[in-house]
Amino acid sequence: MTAHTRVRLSPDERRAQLLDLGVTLLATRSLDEISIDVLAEEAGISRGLLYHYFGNKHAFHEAVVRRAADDLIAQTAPPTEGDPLERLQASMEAYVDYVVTNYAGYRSLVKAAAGGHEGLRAIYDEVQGVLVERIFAEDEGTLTVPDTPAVRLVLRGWSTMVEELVLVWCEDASGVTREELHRMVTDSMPALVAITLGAGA
Amino acid sequence: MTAHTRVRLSPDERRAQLLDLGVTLLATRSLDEISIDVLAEEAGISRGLLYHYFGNKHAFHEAVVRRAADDLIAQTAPPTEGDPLERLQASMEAYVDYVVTNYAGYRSLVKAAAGGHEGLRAIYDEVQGVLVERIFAEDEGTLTVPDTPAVRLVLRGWSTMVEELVLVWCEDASGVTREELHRMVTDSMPALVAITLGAGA
DNA sequence: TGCGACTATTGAACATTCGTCAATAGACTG
DNA sequence: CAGTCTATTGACGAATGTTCAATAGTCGCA
Repeated sequence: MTAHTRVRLSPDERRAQLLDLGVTLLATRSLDEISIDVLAEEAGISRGLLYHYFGNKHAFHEAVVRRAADDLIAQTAPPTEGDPLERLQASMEAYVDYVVTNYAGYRSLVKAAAGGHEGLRAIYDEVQGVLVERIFAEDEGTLTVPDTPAVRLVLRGWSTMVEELVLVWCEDASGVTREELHRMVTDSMPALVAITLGAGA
Repeated sequence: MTAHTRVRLSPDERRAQLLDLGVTLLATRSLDEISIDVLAEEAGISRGLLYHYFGNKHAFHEAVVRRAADDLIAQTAPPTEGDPLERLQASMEAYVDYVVTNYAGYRSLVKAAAGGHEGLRAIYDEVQGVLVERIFAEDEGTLTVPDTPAVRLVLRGWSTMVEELVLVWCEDASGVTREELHRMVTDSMPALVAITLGAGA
């Protein structure tokens, strides 16, 4: 169908093109549905070229997920001004907004991380770690979140819960307003920390 | 290596053997590492026989996960006696015990459900639904858990959080005792419901 | 303008795994 | 022991991941 005049790009350009395409496709198909054939066809290149740039399918998938994860972290960065509680709320709001607007892609990302091998899981854990770390960074005595093993554990659980809540809400809000969701998500954090500290006493 | 004298079993026996083997292998490898070849070799049968019984790889995987899910539901059934709160606690304790003793297999199950196609996800949702439904069933006014969309949403989130907490704790308890974990898991439920009801007012 | 070097890119060949189907062989009946 | 039923096999084809020697754009230079 399409003309096959060979197009030659610089390595950086080609790499960027393939990565962008990968992230784009992630919003339509799941990660393991992005076969080498599909991607090569979509990009208008041969399969061999993809191997030249990324080595193998798994490494390519990792690169795509890494890029998507970086986008998420950048776009949900909390503001540098305001008191800790406000910054937390702003950060959570940014997170909800991100998931709502990038729903399909984010769903694929989570799915890929949960179902994939070590490397993908590591990237996901890294994202979750950054999100949780912000809690401690933003807390300057106001929220009084001590850094104990139990607190770290419960914050990880909270993080996973937030993700699930937002994703399920996106699929089917069914009578729950965005404000309710938002309060649910933010208020639960200090509550869970309080429970954890109470249990540890 | 092994002798190849063809062994003929009744369909029920063969089916049970293959399903049992699938669940057993699930504790060692992830679901998509259980290829038809691996399973056929391990079971001492030909690939064709597996297709005869289950149609295709995906259907077989679904059958294995379904079986593992049924095991989980059966083994974490709450006691029929005692007051609601006690039954909830007993049920949660049974859940933690189950995950601790069947850690590898449970991890594979969750991974498979999260990363897999519609059918696998449906089975997982079914399990989560049963667990949440127990909350309502066990609540006879004592816990005062009203059945609203927001509460159902938060309970789903709570369920996911519990799963994450237990799994992470299994990997690395790191200073968190089993009692702390247990209290964290049970106390969080009413707390989250209270927050949700407060937010909904 | 033409030659040569560099390297981005290709396409054919191979390996592995999923899936199909006609042929085979174990068990039971009379 | 012959015949029937059906559990089981093994060879074949299709799809997908992976490798690598050959091809062809592009740039520098006489």
